[in-house]
Amino acid sequence: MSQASAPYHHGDLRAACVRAARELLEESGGSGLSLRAVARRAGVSAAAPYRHYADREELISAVAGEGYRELAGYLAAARPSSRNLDDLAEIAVAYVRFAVEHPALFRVMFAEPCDRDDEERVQATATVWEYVTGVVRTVFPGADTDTLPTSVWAFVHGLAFLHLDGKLDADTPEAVDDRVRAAVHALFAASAQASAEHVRS
Amino acid sequence: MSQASAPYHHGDLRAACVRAARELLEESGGSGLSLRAVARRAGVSAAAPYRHYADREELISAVAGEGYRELAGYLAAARPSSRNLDDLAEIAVAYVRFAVEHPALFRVMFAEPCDRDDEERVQATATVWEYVTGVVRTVFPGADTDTLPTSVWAFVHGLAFLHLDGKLDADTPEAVDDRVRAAVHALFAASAQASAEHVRS
DNA sequence: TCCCTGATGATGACGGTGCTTACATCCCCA
DNA sequence: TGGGGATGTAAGCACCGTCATCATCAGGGA
Repeated sequence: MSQASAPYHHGDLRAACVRAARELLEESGGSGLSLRAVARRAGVSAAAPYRHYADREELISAVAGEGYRELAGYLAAARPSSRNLDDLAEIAVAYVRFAVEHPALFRVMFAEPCDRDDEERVQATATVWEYVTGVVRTVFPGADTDTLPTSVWAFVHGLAFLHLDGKLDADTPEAVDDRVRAAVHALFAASAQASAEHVRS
Repeated sequence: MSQASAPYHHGDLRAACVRAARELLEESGGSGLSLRAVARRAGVSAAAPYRHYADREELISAVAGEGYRELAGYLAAARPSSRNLDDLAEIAVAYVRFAVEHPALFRVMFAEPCDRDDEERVQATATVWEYVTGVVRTVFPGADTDTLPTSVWAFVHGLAFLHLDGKLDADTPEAVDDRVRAAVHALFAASAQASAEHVRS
């Protein structure tokens, strides 16, 4: 019944718009994302989306929100429970992979200052944040619970963006994965050494 | 003589375009950056820039290239010679500060996959990369020279982007600086502990 | 069974922006 | 004084976001 064969009223244009926007992002990149294009893609007139979204920005926020939720699920699926550095590395791999597999979506998610008034987006961001915090807490028990998650998130986020921008040459997806794992381990190995130096001096 | 009072031929429209673009970025954000707007800002007809840039993208690449060079200089100025973790932290502060002070420019620099064919951009990126590598080499002598710079750059880059996107609440510039320093030290302190755990298990 | 109502979508239009090109014009420099 | 590069003018073309208005359809009450 809820199967939309879209005879007349289309069934669920609200969701269809988000889906269409996602498809456009995958195909045409961020530049192709306009309200009109979304409407065309959904097989609907240019004005129809206004029944469901106040303006273009609201639609894009919805897309970004879905992106955040999907990212959170993607991470959780990668490592349901994390205990050590290898788990952390694998979560980083998942994060970067998500970015590389959905480059335009990822850019939309982080394209502009987060609108604090947009309830959906704020909450979706919080979901990611809490997941990261949880992982850090279990991997680094007893560490600074406040700032360390920031550091880890920043690290992984930076890896994602550098790969996205082609600043690191990794041709195949596997190469990307390997580079991410290597980066994680290199960072934590070197930092151990640095701490030692620091203590020694 | 080279002082452009711009009577007729404008003197140096090529440079003026980049300057105008920079100003627009500071004022209107990335959305206001169009060839026409640049031309208007430079006090010139919409078609004039085409004498100096093949198309819009080429102009934007020039802006991004200048951004990279400026960033490299900014970093080098922050810590002419770096030896320890505190130096690294201060360089990170400079990087993030650059991003926060020129948000739109920073976004333009990293907005799209780096065009490998654009000589200027490739070389400018390389400048930043080599600077980071040099710092890492002196701060972490004997560490993996290949992948560790990647890790460090990613970490700092991620910090910059998260601050840019307002994902970390830091109201004043000083608060941002402090958070960055704290993030650097938290990361390297915790990681030392993690290594210990790793060895112990 | 039938019609009314409200939600949903279609149409068409307005005002604006942008990129790019073809052609005319200007002014510096040799 | 003339040539040639640098700029102006005008125009074509394609989008876009948004709105006011009209058409259509589903479902409920009579």
